[in-house]
Amino acid sequence: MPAVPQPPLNRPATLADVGRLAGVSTMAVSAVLNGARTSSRIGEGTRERIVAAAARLRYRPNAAARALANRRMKTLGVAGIVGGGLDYYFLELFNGMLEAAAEHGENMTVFTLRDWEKDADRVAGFCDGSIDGMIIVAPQWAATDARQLPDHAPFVTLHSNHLLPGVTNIESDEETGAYEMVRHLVAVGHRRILHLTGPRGLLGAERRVRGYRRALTASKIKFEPELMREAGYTGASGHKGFRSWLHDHRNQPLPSAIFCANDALAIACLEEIAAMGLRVPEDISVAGFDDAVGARTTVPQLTTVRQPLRAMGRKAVELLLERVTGPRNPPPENVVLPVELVQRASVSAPSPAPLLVPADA
Amino acid sequence: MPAVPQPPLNRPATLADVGRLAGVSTMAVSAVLNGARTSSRIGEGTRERIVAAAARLRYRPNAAARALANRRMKTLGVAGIVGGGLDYYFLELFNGMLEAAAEHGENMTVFTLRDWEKDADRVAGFCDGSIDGMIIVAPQWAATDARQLPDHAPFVTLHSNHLLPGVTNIESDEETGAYEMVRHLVAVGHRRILHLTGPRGLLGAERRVRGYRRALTASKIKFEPELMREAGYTGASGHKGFRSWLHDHRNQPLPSAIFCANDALAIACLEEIAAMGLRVPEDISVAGFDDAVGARTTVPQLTTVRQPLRAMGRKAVELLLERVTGPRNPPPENVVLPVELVQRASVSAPSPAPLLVPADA
DNA sequence: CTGAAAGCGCTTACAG
DNA sequence: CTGAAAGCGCTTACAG
Repeated sequence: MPAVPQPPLNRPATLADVGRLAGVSTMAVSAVLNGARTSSRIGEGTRERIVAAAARLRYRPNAAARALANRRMKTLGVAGIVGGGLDYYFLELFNGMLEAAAEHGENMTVFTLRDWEKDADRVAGFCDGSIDGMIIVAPQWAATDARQLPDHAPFVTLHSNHLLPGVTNIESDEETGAYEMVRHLVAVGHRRILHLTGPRGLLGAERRVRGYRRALTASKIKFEPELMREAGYTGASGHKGFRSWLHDHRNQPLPSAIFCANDALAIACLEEIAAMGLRVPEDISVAGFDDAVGARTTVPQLTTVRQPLRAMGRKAVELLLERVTGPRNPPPENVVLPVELVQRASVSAPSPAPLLVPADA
Repeated sequence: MPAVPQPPLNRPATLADVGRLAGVSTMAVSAVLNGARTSSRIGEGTRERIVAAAARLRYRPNAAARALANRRMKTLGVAGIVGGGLDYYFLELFNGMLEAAAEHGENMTVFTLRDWEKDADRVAGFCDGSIDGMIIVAPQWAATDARQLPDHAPFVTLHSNHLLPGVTNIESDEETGAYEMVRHLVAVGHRRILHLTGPRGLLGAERRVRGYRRALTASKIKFEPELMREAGYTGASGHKGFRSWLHDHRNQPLPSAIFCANDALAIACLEEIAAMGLRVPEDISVAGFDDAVGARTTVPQLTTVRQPLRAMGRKAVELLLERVTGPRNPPPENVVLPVELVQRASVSAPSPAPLLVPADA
């Protein structure tokens, strides 16, 4: 083994460094270490010298230089609204994205926005070559927010509140989920079912409302506007919505079950009901939606509708990657994943003795 | 307004494109749009023409090219073990990191590892120019896992299980948290306190054990090895650990309180106790650790020790950024953030009548 | 089969 | 105050 002096590099080794040490051209090193295509042209002995030199110098290809030459950063972006931080919903989507991205050797970077209206134009700015494509998680954007979308970077949307022509969107069958949950509540004996809705007007919230109403109709239960109350998607909105409903219905019959538009609302109901001194599910049943991580760490655990968030995240990455690596304009696909009823402990048959809302609610 | 034909670009506009449209050199455009330092040299009229041309072409600086020239990607990485996905703990840390990163105009990319032992060497590989520095979240790495750390990229560790010489680590004062929790339990009247521990050997778990023991000593309560049982950090380990303890102590006195090494264990205890037909806190008090999101959605809500995870995430980004932008080798800081006792409903004075473990446990 | 050259889009010295 | 040149580290044509 020749005693080649190892250059005392105070910076990451480059292809040129490796070439110098191995006594070959930069190009040959590139072919062996990074290029799958042309690597066959290099002789076996040369190849070994190159590999050894690279190992010796701990050579790592520089991602920025590669990206500049290849127009490919091997990184995908995901953008979404975070009010006060990523929540369970985003976490599960993101877990799916990370899994799929790792399988394809892609990194994921996260872009958070405070508000679509104010920040929508920043999304295009994120596509500055540091990512190859973007997943836009947009259950709550307004029609106008989609104006300034990335020009030259592929993107897909997830749970988009407005379907964009020519853009692939990944969603789940929320209406069927709501329908089946309410049918389930009816099947175990409930007829007086309060629906705490998400933000009215948002596609997802409306789909849950439609599922609720369709299930009532199918069960021959008259829809009572009094048994529907708008909340939102946050725990705080759940506390507020449920409390205001109670306040408006003092001394009137309690619902025997509550169908909440998501798990955060259901958790809020759990807390409110406990504060009233009532038991779930003995006195009142509570159902959620999403099967977010929190649904299993409540006591009692939540009966809910499982959205396949991980699978949706995975799918978003896979479809985005097709757009990044594949032909110019693959036809947009609209992917709808199925949901699933998850029965846990927060729903049971209704209490035989109907309860009243306390007078001081 | 001169009718300059807008070049129909099928790619993102470059500095050269903008320069051509504005009739100035690439360098002048760079100075005006990107360079804060030299931008003062450009005349006002020229500047306006350049800005107008850039807006017209929707110019966005290319991040890869910039990174190559600047050696600065404006992106930070975070690596951690995820068994089956990111959890609450990571989510809260990450929320803090995202906040701080956004304030500094940095992006964050996430690298997930399955196992330190197998994947530790990949960490160095992530530092390939696509990030400027790395936060390593390593509450469970072994001493040997730190061998192959990034050579040429700055990094900090968070909750590191092994303090590395010369490396900044961010942690929280877990021992004091455990101490104060146990002192609190004693203060409300408990003397027979079971400690369900985390994975023995891990720094964080040991610190909680030390806090527990120090609090007993300070309270003049004899430490009973029988009142300490190893569980782990997962809910499943909590069920198993608590059940096995009960089984080993049939017909013997129940502890009047349980101090759990984290909230997941405490939730498991809540469920086991409910299954035994006992009440929390009337029959037995339960305390957690972390104040993860699940701590507030149990019935009763958990008394726990709040770790400032968001603040720790923020701090990690800030210290890392000092290393990225600042002088070569700033002195390593070991940052210990304070924890906080959070009193909720799962702890009360002990029941006057001592209870026994059921004979069939 | 191999090597020298040009280029990816930017920035930082260096001349005029 | 301004512009032409060189370079960041890689890859992809193009000559030999």
